[in-house]
Amino acid sequence: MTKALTLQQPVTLTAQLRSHCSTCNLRELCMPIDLSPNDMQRINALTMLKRGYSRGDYLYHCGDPFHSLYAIRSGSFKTQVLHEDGREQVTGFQMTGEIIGMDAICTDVHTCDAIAMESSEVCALPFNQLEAMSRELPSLQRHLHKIMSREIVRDQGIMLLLGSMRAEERLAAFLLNFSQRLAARGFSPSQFQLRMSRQEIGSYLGLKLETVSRAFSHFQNEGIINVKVRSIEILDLARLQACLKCSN
Amino acid sequence: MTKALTLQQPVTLTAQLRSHCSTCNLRELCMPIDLSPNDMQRINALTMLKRGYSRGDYLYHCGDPFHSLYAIRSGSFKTQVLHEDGREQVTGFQMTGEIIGMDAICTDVHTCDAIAMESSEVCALPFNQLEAMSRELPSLQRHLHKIMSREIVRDQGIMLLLGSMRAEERLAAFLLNFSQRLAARGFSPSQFQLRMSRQEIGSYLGLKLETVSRAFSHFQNEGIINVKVRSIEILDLARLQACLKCSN
DNA sequence: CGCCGGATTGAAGGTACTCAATCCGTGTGG
DNA sequence: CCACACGGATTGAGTACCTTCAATCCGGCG
Repeated sequence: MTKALTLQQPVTLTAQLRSHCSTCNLRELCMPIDLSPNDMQRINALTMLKRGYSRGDYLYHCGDPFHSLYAIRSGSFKTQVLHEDGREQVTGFQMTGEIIGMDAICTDVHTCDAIAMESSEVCALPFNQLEAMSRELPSLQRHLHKIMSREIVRDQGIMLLLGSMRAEERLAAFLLNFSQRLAARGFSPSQFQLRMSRQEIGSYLGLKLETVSRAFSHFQNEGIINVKVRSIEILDLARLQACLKCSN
Repeated sequence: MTKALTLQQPVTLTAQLRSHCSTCNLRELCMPIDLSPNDMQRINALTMLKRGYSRGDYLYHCGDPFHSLYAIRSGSFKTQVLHEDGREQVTGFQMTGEIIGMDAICTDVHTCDAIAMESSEVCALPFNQLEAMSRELPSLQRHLHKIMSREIVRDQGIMLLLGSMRAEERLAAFLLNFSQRLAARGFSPSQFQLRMSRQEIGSYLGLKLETVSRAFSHFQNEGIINVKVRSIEILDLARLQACLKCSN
């Protein structure tokens, strides 16, 4: 029963890419649905491609009015919430094919910042139209609900991580999750480049950047991974997974 | 801009109770929607009242198949996720009028446990029927989306809490949130009974029970609150709020 | 070359945890 | 009715882990 470790979310929903989705890489939205090419065309028709985000650019700010969800077509983003005194909490790193902006449905205002981690493109999905279409297409409706639910489950996994794991467990969970998501996209699960700084990882994991760095170094000394700044190689997957299973 | 402090979620959605909702106290689901009495009747018709949950009873277990969302009609519940090694993380305390079970939409299997904190009743809302009806009633559809989005925002607030606050800030946030939700239901925001143990509060806040107890004692010594085990009186709201604003 | 930002590493300190003793309210049984 | 046991809460002392502060390293770029 590995379900408890929800940080390593199942990747079934993003397992393959539908070739229908030509205009926009709507992995997460379209892929596991059984839609006719015609319906698929209609969904594509309502998306608006937006290019030219580079590292540090905001997709939306906390407080911006809500119009659209965004499907990440290429690149990656982080989302963060800010505390009054300036403390920030990174709430997620989103990569190609994932959908962000669902926090805003509740109040019609975005409740977090979304910031590009690298050169990125997104497809805007006007939410009113998405709702209208999902009234006609039950499988789209169900799928939209699943995406939102998955976000809830993902957040619960992070709560478990932040609430009850020690530093090295948190980093192990982070690396394993990252690795799995890359694998689901056809990239190497054992060798990859991190797009985020130690500070950003720390903010996500509820740790200071020095602690993150030390945990990386420790894993390297143990021969579990190979770290050269932001390029990571997983040498011993089993032992990395073992970091999670037991309290140490 | 108090939005950053999402733990104190806006209570607009649960601000008043619709008297239409007779069969079941569907505060959260029905209340802010503009539905005809006839439509309201239809929603009521698909709910199934379930009585007789007492403290410790499971509403659902992690792994149970998903059929329904549950609207809490009376009483309160906690939701928790379990780690393989037995560690648990309480992910939320839900009170009357709130809706739980949305974690399960994603995989058609519940991903957490829901356990009664006291004698409680719920209304089961078969999800298939809820979806079907929301295809016909756009305002119900929109509202369902808002409820799910609100859950996401709430979880982000908890992530901020777990990732970047110290013990006393966490407890202050917890008390203020609890107080607000009681106020929204017409109860005293300054004097109330906690339904959960120190251990459960600790699990929710990512702290050990002794730390929770010490934080309570400290607030009491400071004259901010009055604590007698599980009965709480907030004496100085401003200073309790101030615990959150500054890092101390 | 030298600067810059990010990353690493070390040492000292603090916060929350662990372990343990005690308290207190409730319920049970003599 | 009191004695006792029980579970939850409080409090204390010592410890572990993470943070803080600071120095150094490293790679990229002007």
